[in-house]
Amino acid sequence: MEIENAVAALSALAHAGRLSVFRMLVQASPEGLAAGEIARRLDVPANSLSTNLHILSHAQLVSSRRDGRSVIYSARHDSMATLLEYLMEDCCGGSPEICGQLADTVLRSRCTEEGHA
Amino acid sequence: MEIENAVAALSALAHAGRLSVFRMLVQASPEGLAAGEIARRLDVPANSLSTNLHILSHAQLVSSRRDGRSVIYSARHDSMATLLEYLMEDCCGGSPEICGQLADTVLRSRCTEEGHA
DNA sequence: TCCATAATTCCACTATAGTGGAATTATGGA
DNA sequence: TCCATAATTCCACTATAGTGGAATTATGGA
Repeated sequence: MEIENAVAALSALAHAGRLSVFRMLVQASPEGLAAGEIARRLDVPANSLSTNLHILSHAQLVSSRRDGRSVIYSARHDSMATLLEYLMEDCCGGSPEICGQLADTVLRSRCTEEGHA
Repeated sequence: MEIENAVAALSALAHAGRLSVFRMLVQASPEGLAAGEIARRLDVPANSLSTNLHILSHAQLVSSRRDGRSVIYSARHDSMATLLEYLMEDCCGGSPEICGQLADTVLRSRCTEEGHA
């Protein structure tokens, strides 16, 4: 991942409105939500939301597909993973015991009900 | 974690210069680096770097301690973990198989040399 | 074709963030 | 005390991001 992509993704998330949208889409994975439904739930004007969804799309954090008159947005887990990997890069080279712990804290706690292959 | 804290952390990282500093500190964990050493390695003016370190500190992404005439900065893994957890929150409630996969992709690849307890 | 709903784009305005030179503060050594 | 090094704060200036009303575009149904 190039630094520009990482900055674009982080900038996209560095905004209370967009972060709320993204988290809502993470929680609505993998079905996604229509733009109108998001606007209704967060009580924001449609045009502002649209701008913010565009920013999230451009940063590749969400994808969209049209379904009739609605446009359905979903979180892109692949890009999320790439971003997190970039933030942690070479963390473990120096001290695996520290970053392994971080890994556990962050993701095991919520993701291992039936997680690893 | 409150959304304001998450936005502060993400905003702090959403800047090429600060992101470079943060990643350098992640890689220099847990010893950390002196401000002057960071400025030298990244070839940035001391005052700009100082401002950026202040922003990262304020967002609790780095901590500092004085050592003689130098100030040593280190990455704060605890805050990092909290932020990542916030981003992924309730991801797994809906679809553990998807988010477990994400967890694997992101962190196992680099962190399991001797990782989990 | 005509209307209603859904979403996006355009635009002007306001607010916030970034930049680096110069001055200041903190510390250690002679 | 005096000097050198390290880091931070101050400041004025420039650049970028956020906002929402109004207009526009896309789609489906009658």
